Amino acid sequence: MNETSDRGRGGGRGGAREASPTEALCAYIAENGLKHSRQRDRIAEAFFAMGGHVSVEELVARVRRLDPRISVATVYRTMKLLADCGLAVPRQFGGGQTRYEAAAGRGHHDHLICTGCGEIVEFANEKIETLQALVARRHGFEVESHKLELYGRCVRCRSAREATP
Amino acid sequence: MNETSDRGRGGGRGGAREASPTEALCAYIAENGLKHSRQRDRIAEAFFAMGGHVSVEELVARVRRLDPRISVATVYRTMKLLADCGLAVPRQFGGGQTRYEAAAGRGHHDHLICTGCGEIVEFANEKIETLQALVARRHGFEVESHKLELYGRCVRCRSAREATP
DNA sequence: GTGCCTGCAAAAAATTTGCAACAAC
DNA sequence: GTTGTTGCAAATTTTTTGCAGGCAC
Repeated sequence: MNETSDRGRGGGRGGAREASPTEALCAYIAENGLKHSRQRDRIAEAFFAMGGHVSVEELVARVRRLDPRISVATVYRTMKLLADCGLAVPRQFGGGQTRYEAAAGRGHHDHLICTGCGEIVEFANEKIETLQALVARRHGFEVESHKLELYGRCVRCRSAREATP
Repeated sequence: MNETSDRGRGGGRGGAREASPTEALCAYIAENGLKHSRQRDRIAEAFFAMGGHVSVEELVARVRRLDPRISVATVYRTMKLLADCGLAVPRQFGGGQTRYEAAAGRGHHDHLICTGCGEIVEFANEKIETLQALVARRHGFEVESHKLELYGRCVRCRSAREATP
């Protein structure tokens, strides 16, 4: 599946044990004079269990299965907290909703989005990253971060279209 | 400034004369059984005169200097129309507002966004495009479109930071 | 006990929509 | 005259905020 510098999805987690997302959150909370709460635990638990690219709406639904009294506002506030401590990354894939993605220990990557079924595949490619830095430098920029999204049709959607044209 | 396949901004408009944006809009309107109107004219006129990456809010302000009675809804509807006929491209650069960019006859390009001063520079790089297609194919995708945004600091902001650290 | 956190409901911000009047063809 | 378009205001959608009470430390 992978030919050259393409890391594909799922990234390697080999090597020294990293703090779990939950632990990292606790650390951040302690270091910043914030407080630990049942709601934050539940929301983080649900978020990391879901994986993928989660909208607040979806997350609320899931969290409420654990604890129906948790409010939307708290979910928004907690996701902002997770974003602040680098455990979640907010993404705007269109559709007007912010989606969050777990970032715990995973390296940088970009996205392939199927315009047919909505499937989102992650990938990383170093050559592209290198070229980006080069182009930026040419324009006098120093890149801090970037966003690359490829929209297209996945294998399944393409064969489906050929089958029923 | 340009070394290899980097087109820089501004793109070349040499060659056979292309229809002006206004003409293209009229053609689209005629072909689709739609109707021409004073409001559409004014909105398109203002939009193409502004250039750059315009928010609906900014556009409304400008359009109302030409014609104070034009409603926000009409501006939204017209921008959707311009997007449908390919004369404008909607962009989400963050900040929750959609910005539109004139696309008339200009080739595809991506964006460099300065996190210091907000400046937006356009660029195009064929090598990156080629690699994108390659990576996508590896994952079984056929790319239809993409979005690449590089966030960083422009020369000016970098020197400013060094001057006052 | 102090100060952060939560739930609720109201507020905001961006965009869409229903509808009657209106304009283009 | 028919049909698409406009303006207005109300509605939607997503996210934020004020505030009183609650919980963590």
